[in-house]
Amino acid sequence: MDPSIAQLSLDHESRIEHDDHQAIRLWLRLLTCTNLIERHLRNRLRGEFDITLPRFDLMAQLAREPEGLTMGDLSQRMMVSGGNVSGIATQLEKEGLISREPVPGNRRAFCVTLTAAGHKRFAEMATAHEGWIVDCLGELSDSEYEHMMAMLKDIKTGVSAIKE
Amino acid sequence: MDPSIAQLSLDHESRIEHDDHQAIRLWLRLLTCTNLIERHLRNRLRGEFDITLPRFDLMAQLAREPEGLTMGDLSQRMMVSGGNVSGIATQLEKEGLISREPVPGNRRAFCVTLTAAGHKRFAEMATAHEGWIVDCLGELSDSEYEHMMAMLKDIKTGVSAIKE
DNA sequence: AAGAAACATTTTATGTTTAAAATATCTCAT
DNA sequence: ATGAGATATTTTAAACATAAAATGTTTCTT
Repeated sequence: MDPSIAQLSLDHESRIEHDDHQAIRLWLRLLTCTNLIERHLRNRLRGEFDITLPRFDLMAQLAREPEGLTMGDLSQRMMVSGGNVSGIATQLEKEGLISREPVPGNRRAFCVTLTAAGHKRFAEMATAHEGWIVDCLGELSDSEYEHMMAMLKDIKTGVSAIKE
Repeated sequence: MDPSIAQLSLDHESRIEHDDHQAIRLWLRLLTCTNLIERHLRNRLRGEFDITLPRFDLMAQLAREPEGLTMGDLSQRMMVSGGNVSGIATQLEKEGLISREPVPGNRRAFCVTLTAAGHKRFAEMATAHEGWIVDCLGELSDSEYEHMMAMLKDIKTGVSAIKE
């Protein structure tokens, strides 16, 4: 008889326990990696461009949308609260990097766009930023990259389904 | 002649560009996944136990060390600033979940431990917390888990080397 | 011993983040 | 038209995070 079958069925109870610890170890490592990279990018942005990561992220969203975005759009795309976007936008507006203008047909909404100065500054930062990410993650082989992307996609889909 | 060779060498310049975008896509997906899971855990901790993630993390560190830890130890293990630990510990002490007692041989340091109430509360939370993580990450196969752990370890090592 | 340097922690100042309340505007059924 | 409810944004209050300064303690060197 195949011993692996017996082993599998006998392991049934303890296996759950084992998998639990696996998932937790993976989560902790995932968290450590992400935090490490995020901190690295944050420090470099502050050191070389005197800007915070949230402000950079807001500008990155605008750079992709020349027509501009409303505050609500920004909140949704950045996955942060509206009040948060409001504060960050106030800072960037004060520095002359973005502008908030009323939307013709809708007096509730503001259309936020990069100013000329904002575009120029963002272009410089984006180049450096891409380089830093490649420094952190560029060593993976193509197949590792593909595999990682696929697994993360599954995880993302699964977690989104839980929250409902 | 093998066309793939010609293609490979011709691609040399554009390949760097291509890899850059690969690394960035991977980074964005990694970040999205981690944020999604972290937010999920944060919401559940608040909803079911009325506690924040940082406070839970501090208690988790203490739960592993019955002898207790100094504020400096906590700061190092949680990878956050000392001032931050100080604030969180003040909250938890006010709630009676931890205690800060002087260290016999060293009047600079405090020994932080879970109180009896802290132990009890943490045990309840930890069980639920583990279940939530398994819900998020438990669907991966053993080989996917192994592969992911290995890749993340490489990334972690690489990023640490950059920062120096 | 005395002073310098290192250490452990707290305090202060500033900024980020969220949830919830407040304000203002828009839409739509009646 | 008008009032109810939805929408877009800002403000407020509380928690969290960092860096830097301040405080008190220990250790080392001489």
